[in-house]
Amino acid sequence: MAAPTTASPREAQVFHALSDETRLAILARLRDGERCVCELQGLLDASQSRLSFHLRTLKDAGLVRDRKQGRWTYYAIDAGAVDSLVEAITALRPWRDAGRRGGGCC
Amino acid sequence: MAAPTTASPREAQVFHALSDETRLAILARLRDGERCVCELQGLLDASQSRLSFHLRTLKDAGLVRDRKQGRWTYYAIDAGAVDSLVEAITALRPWRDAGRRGGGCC
DNA sequence: GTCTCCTATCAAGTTTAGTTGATGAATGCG
DNA sequence: CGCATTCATCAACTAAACTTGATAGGAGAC
Repeated sequence: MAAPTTASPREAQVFHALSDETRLAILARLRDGERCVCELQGLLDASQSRLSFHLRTLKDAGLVRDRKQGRWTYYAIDAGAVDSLVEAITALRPWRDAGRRGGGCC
Repeated sequence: MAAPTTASPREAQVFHALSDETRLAILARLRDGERCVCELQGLLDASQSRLSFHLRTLKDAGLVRDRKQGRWTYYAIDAGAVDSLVEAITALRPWRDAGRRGGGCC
């Protein structure tokens, strides 16, 4: 059978969501609690439209949740998503005995 | 003091390197030991040029190392890079008491 | 009702990333 | 030496991502 050669598009999507500085900055801000878009707009130096775009990217990747209250939308990090991300990465760590395998090259 | 509002371009680069299915597949193959390009070419279904491009991306991000021997180049995962990546992600996990902060919104 | 505030979405443009096929450099073999 | 193998790099193309400015919708204030 095939080894755990996991290369799910889903996983790639999550990493993609993390591959942008603006989004990393957003997550850093959300780390100590949920924020509405207008708050983030003040904290980071980003236009409303741009912020909305990045928040959606994060949300589509499952990294943040949103909660609408009145005219505001509060965003927060999904801790569970972060945890499963840690798992996904640990799965990348090479095996202890992973040196050169048997048989020569090509 | 400023909270750990880390949003380094370097971090984004590493995540970007992980944001592609082909590269995730490469890493999965490298998990049980180093491989030369021609081996990977057989394992994955990718042209030499394409593979070379992705390997360089991974290498630039520091996720893999290469070792030249004879006419072959062997690539291997850098376990240290994976470890510091896990750290970076754990740093994203929200604080335990991170709910709604004081003061209202905007 | 009208008005304002907050946010999402859209269309247009720019930038960045990935693919392909070709070329070139380095290695080793006969 | 000439030749084949392995890999990196380049130029040209396609596709995806990001930014901007404008528009629209929903919620509350008046």
